[in-house]
This record gives sequence, structure tokens and C-alpha cells, in this order.
Amino acid sequence: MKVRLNYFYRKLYAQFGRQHWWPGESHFEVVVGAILTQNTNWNNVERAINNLKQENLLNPRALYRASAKRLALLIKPSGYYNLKAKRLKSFLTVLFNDYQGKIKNLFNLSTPRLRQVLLGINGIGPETADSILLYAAARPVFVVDAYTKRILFRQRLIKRDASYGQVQGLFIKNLKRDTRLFNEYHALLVRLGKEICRKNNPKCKLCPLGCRQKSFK
DNA sequence: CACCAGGCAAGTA
DNA sequence: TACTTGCATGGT
Repeated sequence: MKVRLNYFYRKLYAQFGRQHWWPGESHFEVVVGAILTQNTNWNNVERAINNLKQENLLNPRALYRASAKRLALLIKPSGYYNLKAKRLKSFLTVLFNDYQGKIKNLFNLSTPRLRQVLLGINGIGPETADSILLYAAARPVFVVDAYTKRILFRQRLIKRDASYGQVQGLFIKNLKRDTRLFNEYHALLVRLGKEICRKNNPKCKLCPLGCRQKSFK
């Protein structure tokens, strides 16, 4: 297992190269992006983020002061806009109530404690919390998403109903606990998933990992 | 036209 | 605990 996961990484890196994740000019922007990208294509998230930038709202204080209604209008391109406006607000409420509105204070927490706090916020689940931990707070935490599960299932490394924690545990146990590695590895899995390892994709044979399992779901 | 995209929470049994 | 449904725009 250890060998295969390390081999996959080298294979993917050789195929696709560096992915330069996470695009964002600040830790706060990465957090906002992590919430907006839930079940959503990144292109649509960029439109939403650009709208916030144009209104000079892409900082904690301004976003905290803006009404949920105004937020919803601006982030509309990212989909689920009413829901996500609330989720941004619930994050900001915790940030201001408990950490003086400063990401720096929040990120002073230990990794387990920070994860716990993030998961306690309405609208932040395991994947979003881990994305924030890895890509905003630079902690060596592995992010598991739908692509990760599909790819590992097709490699017959997990059952199709494997839990988030089980899949995450595979990577944690078999790879060097390294933020840079986890950053690049997750991004490469997303790249492979988008490009080749999709549901019932006829291009499956072109998978650089040598995929054999053809169906998923 | 159908299907997908870097999930999560709330409701039901 | 395990399953279902609502949320919603934009690309292919």
C-alpha cells in the first residue's frame, strides 16, 4: 500500500506537473473559496470571489458587516448562494466572537483543536475543514473528496462505501506527513478526476495509474 | 436535452 | 446509525 500510494504520486506528478494550489492572495480568501467551492466548479467560485473583490469585501471586517442578502447576490455565480451566504456568515460570527476577527488568532490553535472548531461551524464539514487546514493554515492534513474516493475505488484500494476517515487514514499512514506533499497530491487527484477518472468515462484506459475498474455508482 | 461540479445539514426511519 | 433530500448556477 505504501509503495502504491507513493508510486501514484510520482506517476501523477510526472503526468500533470505542479498544480499551484490554492489560488488566493490571503488566508481569508482561501477560507472563503473553500466554502464557496462546495459541490461547485471552481470557475464559478472565481466569478463569485471576483465580485467580492470588486466590492472590496474580501476581508473579514467588510464581509462581516455586509448583509447576508448582499453577499448572496454577489456570490450567486457559485451556486447555493443563499446557503453559502449563511455559511460565510456563520464562519465570520465565530471569527469575531472568539478570535477578534483575526484569522491569525484562529490559526494559533493546534491542528486538532482548529479542526474541532472548524467542524463546529455550521456549513463546515470534514472536507471543507481539512481544505482550510491544509491550504490556508498549511497543516499536514490530507483532504479527501469525491474524486479521491472514486480514484481509490477504481484502483481497488477502498470499498465504495469507505468513510471519510478511513480514506484519509490510508494517506496519513502511508505517506510522509508533509504539507507540500499533501497539497500537491490532493490537487493532482482532482486534476486526474476532472480530466480522466470520471463516472463511466470511456477514457479510463488512458489513466496514468493503469485503472482497470470501469464502473462507479 | 442530460449530467456534472474540489459538500453539508436537516429530516426521517 | 444509515439513508434521503434541498440547496442552484454555469459548463459540456
